[in-house]
Amino acid sequence: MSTTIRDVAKKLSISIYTVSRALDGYDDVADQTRQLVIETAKEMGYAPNRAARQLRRQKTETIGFIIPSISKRFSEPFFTEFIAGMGDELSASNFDLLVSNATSDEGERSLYHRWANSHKVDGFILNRIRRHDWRVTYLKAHGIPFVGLGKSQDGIEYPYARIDAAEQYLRLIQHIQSNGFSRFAFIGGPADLINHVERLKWFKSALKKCGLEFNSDHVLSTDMTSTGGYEAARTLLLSPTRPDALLCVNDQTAYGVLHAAHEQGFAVGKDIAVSGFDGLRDSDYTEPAITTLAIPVAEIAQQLAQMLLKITNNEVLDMQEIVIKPELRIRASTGHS
Amino acid sequence: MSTTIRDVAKKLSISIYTVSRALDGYDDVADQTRQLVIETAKEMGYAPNRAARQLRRQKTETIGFIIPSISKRFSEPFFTEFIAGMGDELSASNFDLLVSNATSDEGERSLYHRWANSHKVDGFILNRIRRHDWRVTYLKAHGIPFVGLGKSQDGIEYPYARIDAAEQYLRLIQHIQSNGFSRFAFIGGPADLINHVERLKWFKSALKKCGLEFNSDHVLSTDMTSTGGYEAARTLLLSPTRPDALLCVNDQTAYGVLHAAHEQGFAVGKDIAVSGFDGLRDSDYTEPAITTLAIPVAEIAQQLAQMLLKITNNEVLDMQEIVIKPELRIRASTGHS
DNA sequence: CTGAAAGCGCTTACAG
DNA sequence: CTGAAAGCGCTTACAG
Repeated sequence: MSTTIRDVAKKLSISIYTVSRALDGYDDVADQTRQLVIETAKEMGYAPNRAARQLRRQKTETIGFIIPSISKRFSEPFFTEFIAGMGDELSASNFDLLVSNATSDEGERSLYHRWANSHKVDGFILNRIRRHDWRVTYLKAHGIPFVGLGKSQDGIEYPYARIDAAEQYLRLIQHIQSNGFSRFAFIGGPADLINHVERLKWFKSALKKCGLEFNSDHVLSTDMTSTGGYEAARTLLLSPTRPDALLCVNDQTAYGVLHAAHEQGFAVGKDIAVSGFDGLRDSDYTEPAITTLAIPVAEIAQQLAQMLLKITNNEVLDMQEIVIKPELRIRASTGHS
Repeated sequence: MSTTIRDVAKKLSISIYTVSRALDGYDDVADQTRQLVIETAKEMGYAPNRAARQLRRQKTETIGFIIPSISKRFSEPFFTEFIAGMGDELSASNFDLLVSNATSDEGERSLYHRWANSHKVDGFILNRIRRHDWRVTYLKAHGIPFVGLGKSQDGIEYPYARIDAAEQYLRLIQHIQSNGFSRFAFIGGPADLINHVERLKWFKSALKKCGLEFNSDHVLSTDMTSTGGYEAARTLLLSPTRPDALLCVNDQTAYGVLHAAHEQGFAVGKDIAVSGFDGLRDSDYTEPAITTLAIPVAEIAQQLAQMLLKITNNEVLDMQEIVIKPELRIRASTGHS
């Protein structure tokens, strides 16, 4: 079938050992031999069979990423950007990225099991971490390397990146307040999601510092899609205690909120304020443009991949924690001052 | 380290052959033995080592997908949906999806080479097919299975899905014309992209049928991102022969067009008409909502995966071609009739 | 219905 | 600096 190391060795009348060592760049092969091997291998189109190498080395050089199963038919730009970031970093080290998407909680579990048990991957990158996250417990218990975007509250140590937006929430809310809005609502994600929990906490604490009232009826959970945001906003905008500032857990949700606002005849930026989180490219292009707390999604994914590569390579991590501070991007959706 | 087939065999005092055959569901193992094996394997957390199986079977049960390198920092929801569709279908057959993203043309080539030569994947799914596409030529020449969303014009046969929107373009343009717009522009993608070529062709032919003028100055190329659409629309809207109907090659581009229109003070749906293509979830939520030609992205990806699975399985394909007719979704961006 | 053995294509201690 | 050989964990013809 295709070229093997044996073919290359035969052609040069040397042992397969020498071919293997030469290609892997060890210095126990004569320079001249190495040159010859490298050229011949290239000529013959030889590339080491990955399955054989994996089996022998007991390493797959592959990282797994499973898109969480929060919503069925999603199309979140966040994930494309995240995948691209991981891919960039991994490719550079000749690692590959195995991707799948969970269609149910059950299916998600079985995917992690399958990939871990059958040595399909050397490690996992997690996101959408939950407060109590079985993935964290499971992977830790089985000694499978992983990193996460967010830290679960299971008391388990692992390397992660986290977003610290405490200060930015304060600035955001001060800004919105200064534009005359005062009845704040939080349109969040699933209640056990770390992103939800933390952002809500910062939201509350910022309200307090600004002397604003916190109304727990004005905290809603969504599936973090634009449809979720749309429905939540409808509920809020039709309620008797209608809020006039809607802070969303992500940009996607905010898109839906804008739509609901237009439908109900509210002028966004004037009658009500709306903000998002993530700083996706398209949030520039909505009408009006959305004020958001922007994070460099692809770069975060890159850094997580880098951490995981070091771990699977048994290198010492200089940092177990990466902290990202979002950038507050003020745009028209929160008023004109 | 982890459980192997040998451990299971030893525990039951049977040969590894029997374990292997029992787990693979062959009927040459006694029912009682099979039951016992299956239970024990589950108990012990045994899963066949993928590398060993791959090496032996000379099959990887993995499919490759490389996100094309058209634009650098993209975040196209299209791809998340496409990946999810492939993932669904592949997981169901216990296949996995290897994903990477090309950062340059060079890098893209080397990724295809690497995965193909080193037997990382059994086949590829291509999208964003170009008129003359080296991927098609390369994979065909090397006998590597693949399917594509779109058919290249290299005269090479391969199984593909294609979109036929001839009729829908006519209906779209008739609809826009009936709302009083007459100066049509086409905001496309890269000139050699099949999506661009075909949609432009349908656009032209529909204009002709409607007795409308085609102005080649009103055909622009973009990178198919919202930024690309924004820039193209600025150019068009500031030109002396300003068009009043902007048809976009995809929804993402149309987002940018909406933004440019608002910026220039044009009322979309009244002063100018705008339409997209794909029917992404968010196109419902723009202001105004975008008229679009909707295709079931995830389902198409599923079908492509299904075709490829059959090929790698040496089954006969009943269809070499899948034809998708988009659905015209008329919304406010093209007027109010 | 079950077993002992070969072999997939590599990598890597062990000799020389 | 180079070679012959073992072995990673499976699958599968070949015997019985």
